[in-house]
Parts: sequence; C-alpha cells; structure tokens
Amino acid sequence: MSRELAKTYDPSGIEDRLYQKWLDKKYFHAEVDESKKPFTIVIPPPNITGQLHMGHALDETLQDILIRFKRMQGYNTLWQPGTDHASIATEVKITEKLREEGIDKESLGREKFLERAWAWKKEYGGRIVNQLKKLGSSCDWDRERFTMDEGCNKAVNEVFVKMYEKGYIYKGARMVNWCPVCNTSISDAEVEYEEQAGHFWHIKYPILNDDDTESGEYLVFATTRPETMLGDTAVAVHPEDERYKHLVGKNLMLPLMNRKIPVVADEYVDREFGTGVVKITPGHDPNDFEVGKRHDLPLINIMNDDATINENGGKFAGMERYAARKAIVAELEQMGLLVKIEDHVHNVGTHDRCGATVEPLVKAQWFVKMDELIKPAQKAVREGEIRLVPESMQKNYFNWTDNIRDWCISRQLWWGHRIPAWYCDDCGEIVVSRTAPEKCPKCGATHLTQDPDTLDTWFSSALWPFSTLGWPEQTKELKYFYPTDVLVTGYDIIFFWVIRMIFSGYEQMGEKPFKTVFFHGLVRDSQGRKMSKSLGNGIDPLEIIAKYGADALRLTLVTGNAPGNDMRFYYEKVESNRNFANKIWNASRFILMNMGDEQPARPAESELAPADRWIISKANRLVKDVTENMEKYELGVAVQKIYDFIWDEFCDWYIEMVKPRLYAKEDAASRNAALYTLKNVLIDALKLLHPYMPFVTEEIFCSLQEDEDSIMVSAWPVYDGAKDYPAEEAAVESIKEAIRGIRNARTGMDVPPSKKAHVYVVSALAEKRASFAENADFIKSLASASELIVQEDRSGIGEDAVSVVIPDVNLYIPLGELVDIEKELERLQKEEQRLEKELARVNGMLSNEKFTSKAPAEKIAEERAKLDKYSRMMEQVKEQIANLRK
RNA sequence: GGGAUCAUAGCUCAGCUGGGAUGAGCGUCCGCUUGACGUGCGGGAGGUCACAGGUUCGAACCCUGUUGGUCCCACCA
Repeated sequence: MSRELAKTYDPSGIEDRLYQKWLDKKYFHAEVDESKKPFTIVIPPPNITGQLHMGHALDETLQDILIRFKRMQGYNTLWQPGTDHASIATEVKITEKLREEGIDKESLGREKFLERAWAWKKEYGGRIVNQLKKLGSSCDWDRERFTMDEGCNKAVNEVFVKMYEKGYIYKGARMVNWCPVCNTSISDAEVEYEEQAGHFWHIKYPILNDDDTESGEYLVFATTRPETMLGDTAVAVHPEDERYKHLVGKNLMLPLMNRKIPVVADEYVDREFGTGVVKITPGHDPNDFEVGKRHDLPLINIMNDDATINENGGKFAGMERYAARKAIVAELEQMGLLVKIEDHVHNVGTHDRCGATVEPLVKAQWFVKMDELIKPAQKAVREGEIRLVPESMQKNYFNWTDNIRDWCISRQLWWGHRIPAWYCDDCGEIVVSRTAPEKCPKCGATHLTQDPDTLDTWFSSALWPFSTLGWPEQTKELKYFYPTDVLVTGYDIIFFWVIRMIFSGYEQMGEKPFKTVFFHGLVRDSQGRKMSKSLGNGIDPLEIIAKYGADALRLTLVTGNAPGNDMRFYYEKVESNRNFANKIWNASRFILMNMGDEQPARPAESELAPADRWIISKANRLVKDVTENMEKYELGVAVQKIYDFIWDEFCDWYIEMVKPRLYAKEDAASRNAALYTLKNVLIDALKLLHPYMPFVTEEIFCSLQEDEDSIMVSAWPVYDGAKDYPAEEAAVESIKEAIRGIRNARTGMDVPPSKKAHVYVVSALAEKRASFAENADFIKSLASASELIVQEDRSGIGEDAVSVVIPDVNLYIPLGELVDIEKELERLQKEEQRLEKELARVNGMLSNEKFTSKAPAEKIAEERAKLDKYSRMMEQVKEQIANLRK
C-alpha cells in the first residue's frame, strides 16, 4: 500500500487526471430522483467572449464549494452550467475584428454578420468552459446551455409574447440612453456616470415684445451643453419666482435658429440654482422631456444616431457634436449673447461597454413596464421569502426597486434575440407572435417585416433559472429542481440580473427563482485597485493554477473574507495556501509510511489513548462548527477552522504526541489505535476540506482509503455526541499548556532547545545540576498540574536525565534542561496579574444582580466555570511562585 | 444631493446576536540539518480596536456626532 510519495505536493498532472476521473464517473451529473432532496445552483453564465478572470474564479469557487458540500451531505445536486451570448459585448468584438480585416459591418449585412457571430461562438464559447474546468468546477456539463440555444429562444419568445399580451411590454417613443459609438440604445443600468471637467456657458436669449420685436431685455441662463440649444423649444422659470413672473407667457427669440420660443413656468426649476432660468430641450434631456410633455412643447431632435447634428440644426447640420458646440459658442459670442464661461465639474453619462458619452435621445423603443412586475420582487425580499446574504445588500436592492423605471429592452444590434414583432407593410399593424405570421390580422396583407432590433442581453438572462430547466416545457427537471436553492453572484450585477430574475421568476413561474442570493465582492489587486485590462493589473487565474494549483487558488479566494466584501489578491497568500496543501500531503505521507502495507483495524474503545480521544473529540466538534458555518454561508470562517485544526491540532500536536507509540513497536494495540485514529481523523478533516480543495483531498483520500472511489461522493461527516470526550480534551489541553510552559522556561538557556516535544532529554550537564535541582519543584508542580508523572529518563541517553511521561499518551517531555529562575518568576508574576484581573472581572459579573438575573443561564454557567478555572490556576501560580522563591 | 459601507498588529484582513484582543496570513526578530514536511519546527516583538460623547454592571461590537477612505444611486440646466 505504501507508495513512494514525493516530499512536496505537485498539483500539476494530478488535477487534470482527477478531473477527468470525475467526469468519466459522471459524478457531476444529476438526474431527477424523487427519493432524494434536490439542491440546485444555476451558474451565472459567463460571456462567450470572456476569458476566465479572477471574478469568475471567485464566483465559481464559491458555487463549487456549496455544491460539493451539499452533494456530500446526500442531496441530489445540480449545478446547471451554460454561457451567455452577451449581445453587445460580443457584437462589439466581432465588429472590431471585422474592421481589422477591413470589413464594414453594414456592408457585410446582417445575415453574413450572424454567420460570423456563430462561428465566433463556436470558437470561443468552449474556451471559457474549459477554463472553468481547470478550477475544478463540478458542473453538470451534460446539461450545458446557451442563452441563444433553441430552448432559450423559445423561452424568450414566449415571455415576450405573454408580456406583450398582458400589456407589460410596449413600444413607445421615450427618452433613451443612446450610445453613438455602438449605435444602439442602452438601459439605465448600462450607463456609468463619470466626473468630467467641463464648462458652464452663460448665455442670454432676447425677450420679444408682443409684436415680436426685441424688447431689449434678456433672460440669462447657464448650460453645460450649448449645442442642444438648437433644439430648444422653451425657457422655463419657477412659477413663484418674483424675478421672472412677469415674463411667463412671453416669447423669446432663439438665436441662431431664429425660432420663437415661449417662457414657461414649471416647478421643476430650482430658483436657487444659477440664474433660476432653464432652457428646455425636450429632445435631448430627460428632465426637459418631462417639462415638454407638461407644457405641450414641440420636440425637436437635432441629432443623428452618430451624434452629428442633423438637418434640424440649421447651418450646423453635419457637424460632430463637440465641433458644433465650439462653433455655436463662437457665434453666440460674436452676437454678444455669451455672458461668461465658468469652469464646472459635472457627471457625464458614459456607456459601460465602450466609454462613449451617452446621448439622451427620444426614440421609438420597446419597454417593459415595471411598476406592477416589481411588486412581488419587493415583497419577496421584504418578507424574507428570498434571503440576501449578506443582509446589508437589501438596502441596495430596495434602493433600486423603489426607484425602478421602465426597462428599455430593444437594442439596435444584430447579435441577440430578434424581437418577435412584425409590422404590416401595408397598414403598419404591429403583430407580436411566437412564430412569423403569415398575414396581417388587420388587413390581410402578406408582406410583413420583422422588427430589426434585438433584445437586451439581460432579457434572456432574466429567464435563466427556469429556461435552463426546460421552460416553457413543463419538464420533470423544472418541477424537481425549481426553484433553485442559491444564486451566487457579485453585488455589481444586482440590478442587471438578480432583480430581473426575481421578477421574471414570479411572473412566469409564479414562484421565486432561488431561495437565497449569496453575494460576493470584487477581487482587487494588492493595491486595492480593480483589476482591469487598461491598467494591466489583471492576474490570470490559469497562470496561478499552473504555478500553485487550483486548490491553492480556491483557498486564497475564500479565506479571510466575509460575504459581500471586496478582497485583495496577494501572491503571498496563494503561496501560503500552496504550503498548506503540501502540509496535508506530508501529514498523509507520514501516515502512509507508518501504515506500511496494512490498514489499521478499528480499535476497541478501551484501546484508545487519551490523546486519541482528544483529537477525535476535537474533530467531532470541528465537524459541527464547520457544518454550521457553511450552512450560514460563512465559508471563510469554516475553512479557517479546518485549516487550524489540520495544521495546529492534528499536525503540530497529535502527530507529535503519537510518534513514540508508532515507534514503540512492542505495543501493537496502542500503535494500531494511534494509526487508526490518525487515518480516520485525517479522512474526516479531508472531507470537510474537500469542497475547498477538491484535488489534494481526493488524491490523498484515494491513497488512504481503499474501499471508496472518491471523496467527492463520500458521506459528509456528522457530529456524534458519543465522540465528545471533555475529560480527555481538558487533560490534553493542560498537557499542552504544560509543554508550552516548559518550552518557554527553556528559552535563553545555553542548551539547545529541542525541536520536538517527544525528544528524549539529555540531562542537564553536570555543572548545571544544582540549577536543575533548584528547579525541580517547578517542574514537578507543572507536571502535577497536568497530571504528569515525573520520572527518571527512560531514553537511556543520559544518565542524569529526567523526563516527564504522560500516562497513556506515552508522551515524553524533556525536562532535563534548566529553568531560568528570574525569567520564570517574571512570567509567573505576569500570569498572576492577569488572573487577578480576570478574577475581579468574573467576580464582578457574578455578584452583579442585573447580570445574574438578565443574562442567559448558559452564559452564567460559563462564567462560573471560568471562575473555578481561574481560581484553581491562581492557586497553582501562587504555589509555583512560592516554590520558586525558596 | 441621498444612501451604503469601512476605519482592529508593519501590510492585508477575520472577529456570530455587546461579556477575556482567542486572532489569521504575510512581514519582522531569535533559535533549530530533527527519521512527514525548511512549502518545515519552536519561540518573541508588535494593537489606547479612527476620534469625541452617550446607553449599559460591562462596548471593537449598540446610539449620536466628528474626521478620513471606498462604493452605489440621483443628475440642478
């Protein structure tokens, strides 16, 4: 059985081999099985254009941890994978590529373009999936989906038609955010505001008399966008503004355009801001649009889709927007209408994809009416039907749902779900239908043209939790796996995606899409900056995996981080986690070496040494704690406990304690009990660790365990009250305490300290004997405190040696070295002070009526126990001090 | 402008519903070629838990305010 194992753990090779094994054995695959409870996660589908980045790595790791945990707990787990067509992101990339080839998208034509897009999908769609596999993701790849596959298309059309029929989807001319570079409308969520230095141009318009002659008076106002004046159709003042009350109803002459526009009164104007006068451009400003509607003002669009001035801009037609701005300002100045220019910092809306300044334009677009749809989504979170982790995300969530506006879903793009609406060429009737209509239902004409627009990419993602399970078909999967259990995603797409899935779930399925949303933060670089291409500070997860292994990366991404918080990425952290993998590797190597060709037999209860019971008891409580933490999504806390247990308790203490028994071959039963405990405690710890570090745990598990195929389908350990050994725990803890004390006492001596606790001690050198004798009492008192036995050294190494034997544990502790009296005294006095303080505190609490009457019984018992413990410790310390002083 | 969130060891962060700062990783210092592991072992230094008040028997944790950082939303022309 014992193999030649390398001294250091090298994940390369091992990881791919194990992943292939899991695939071959179909461990990731889930089938409907009514006898088992399902546990489902749908993956946030990565973009087909995407390359795996740290954000994915974190997202996938968290999901894989939850899925592996639940799988081991016996749930029928489905991790539903897939990819997103990412309409605009992909289209931008393909268009770029075409441009590089010297091909213009428009001249290529829609059909050819889509051919290219599908080819692209074929080429790159698989890339990200393969990268996800490198992380160890246990997705059910047999069920992989794509947001534009046949089923998802069907779902999209179904939803569109249903919502259109219900009146939730409508087409209307509304102010939208227009990206002049991508040439499409975008939703509010896609607009990013950016602070930019700009100017305030103070301009004045001449006031006209009733007979249209200039009165010589002017209205002065400020604007950040002078070019929009070409589309002004009014100037507004506050109705109660005494300064301008008399002008309401009068007309102004719009310079450059020579158009007569009225002065209107509207509450929207802030009297305090600027001059209290606002120019109104209903065609190019969302607020002005509303004002325009209230006052029935004409709406003039002065811009083309590419943000050049159109024919409504008079002589400025054809100019680019900023060139026009310059020309207009110059001309106004010439006319003496420019009062002044001020510097001004303001927020400018930009497109989150391309960074271009967004232009508010009035366009005929498709919208989803949100006011009714959002209600169940609000209610679900408010009433706890859907839980957000961490809870603080609720505020973010409600901030959006409470201020929701209709969702612009049409995009002037080609790559995406074509809007299932047709227009009759003859009568203009709109036909919305699941399939292409043969003829116009109104006039019977057979010439119908489909709407050229496609849908916002998030429209299909919103349906993801049920479309991937087969909806609109009533599949058995849908009935069994829906609603899903948890959605894991970054807080940055709560508005884009999470909210939209929730209201879509309620609307289409009549049921929430998931029970819990588990949010994580962003992975930043070591300086706290967002990883980005432009900064070039991105760290490639695949490189990390190649160098340190997926396990180390995964552990790095989940430790020391609370849900929803951003984290910084440090190579040092990966390194230390790689070291942890190596540590476990070596611990198991040690066990394998000692097991040799035999598997230890289950020892009788009586054969277990106190040390065995101690570690069993510790492991048992670890199981309880870790399971509880994981159920509360405290993954970082959970894995920290496993880490500490394995490294500190198991490796640094238990293995060391057990060594004498393993080497003393004469006591076979004791040796067997030690080996058995070593092996089985490690296996339990490996199981707890497996969700976090799937590869190294599997590799070791398979070496240690002969009768099971894989740790990933083994049973999750369960807390067992019978494995609690409080007495042994307390005993060993005090032994540890004693050993530490002894080690401390030895520092500063000119005798080399021993590395290991079990080292047999060479006695004090002859000339130091006196010193040793002086300290014998101390050693004895420490020993007796820990129920140790002081006896002659049995190692046979030194004649004058004395060692301590811990009964049953068979642990030899070197005591032969000398104790520095001064130092020890100092230490004890410090200890005494600490205890005094503690005793005072506990006494104070316990004698306080308010505490004893109000505090929970558990707490009081705990404090009483502390009081006892401290009192006893105090006695000992006092005794030791007295002894030392002798 | 509204809101959220953070401020704990040199650095990065944990710290559950108020009850010993029990902290972790990295760094740093001292000592260890020891038969699982130097990707290791043992030990040490280092914190007035941002500041000021308040509630409480008791506050890193609750409340108020101040300062500083980050983020989200809004977009007053």
